[in-house]
Amino acid sequence: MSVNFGSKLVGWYEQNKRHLPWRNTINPYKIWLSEIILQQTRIDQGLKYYLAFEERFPTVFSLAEASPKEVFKMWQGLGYYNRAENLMIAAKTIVEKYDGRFPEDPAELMNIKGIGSYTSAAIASLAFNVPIPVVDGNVFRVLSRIFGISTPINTTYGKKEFEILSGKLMSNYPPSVFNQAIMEFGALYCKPANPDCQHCIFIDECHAGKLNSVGDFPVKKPKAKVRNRHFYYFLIETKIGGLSQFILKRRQEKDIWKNLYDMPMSEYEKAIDPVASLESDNFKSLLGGLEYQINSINSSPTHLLTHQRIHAHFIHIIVDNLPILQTEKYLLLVDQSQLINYPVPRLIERYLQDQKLI
DNA sequence: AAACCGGGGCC
DNA sequence: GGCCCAGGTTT
Repeated sequence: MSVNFGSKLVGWYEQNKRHLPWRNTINPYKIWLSEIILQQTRIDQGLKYYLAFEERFPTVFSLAEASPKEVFKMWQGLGYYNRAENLMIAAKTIVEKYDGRFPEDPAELMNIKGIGSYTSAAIASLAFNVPIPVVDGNVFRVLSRIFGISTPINTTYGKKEFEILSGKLMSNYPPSVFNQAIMEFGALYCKPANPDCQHCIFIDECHAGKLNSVGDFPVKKPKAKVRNRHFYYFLIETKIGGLSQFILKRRQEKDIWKNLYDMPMSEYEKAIDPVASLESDNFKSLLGGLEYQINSINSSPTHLLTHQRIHAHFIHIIVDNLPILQTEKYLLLVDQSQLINYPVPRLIERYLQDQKLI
């Protein structure tokens, strides 16, 4: 089978390939441009964008000098807009660092913004005939079905396995032709849903086709879609006369709710007894050895975000003496009457409302 | 609502 | 060098 695969595939491709503008060239600029535009984009949608860019910016030099405003305008509707930003950065890199010539080495190409493992292999093989397999979603699908490979494709070892297999299959064929052929076959014939297996050139060999199990390939490891996080918040209250003040914290890290305010807390991977969170370094460094009383402990309903489930607990602590706030930790002491003025996540807002604090 | 799918970025 | 995430659009 391995012996036959390439010749059947390439033969099919020569007969059935679509004639697309970036197929009539070995100009690395145009190949790169088409690959960036077509990432996460269907050909019928991306084609008109490609043609517009090719006409307006026929060389990498012209693109390197383009105004961002114009590029973004031309990109409008394509989505994934940082591709457009990376496109401009990369064009400048090619001009300034590589004198306007794309490197042929895939590893070198990877240093360029927006070019990862797939795109580097595509440029190297399609423009320079470097014998390196491209592995995109089409390749995973075609090879997993035909060879009955159940290794999950969204794992490092899975990617490697498909890369090695495709590399073996492509030897003896021009890298540019073989790589385009396998992707084109996946796009036109071995489609994600309802492929026409009865009329497939590989019907006699295809593992999944024979078992009528194309829907089972490629295999993906179900990745934990939503992450569970357990937050133990310390609501520190101090009373001076009749006036209550609370410690808030501006969220600084690259995380959810960036630049909103919440309270000091400790996070755990698993649920714990809320009282045990008072043993955390975060809590100890906050209150030092100060005396405190626990006023209340509450748990909020699970708070749902797109990729996270927040299980929040609130420990309301009252201290007589003010702790010394470490300003570098973005802590601040806020009068109760001012709490309402701080932007907080909905989770925090609900809690403060439940506690009649705002 | 979930699938798609390459790159980025964090460890 | 490995793992997970976010990005918009389509199904």
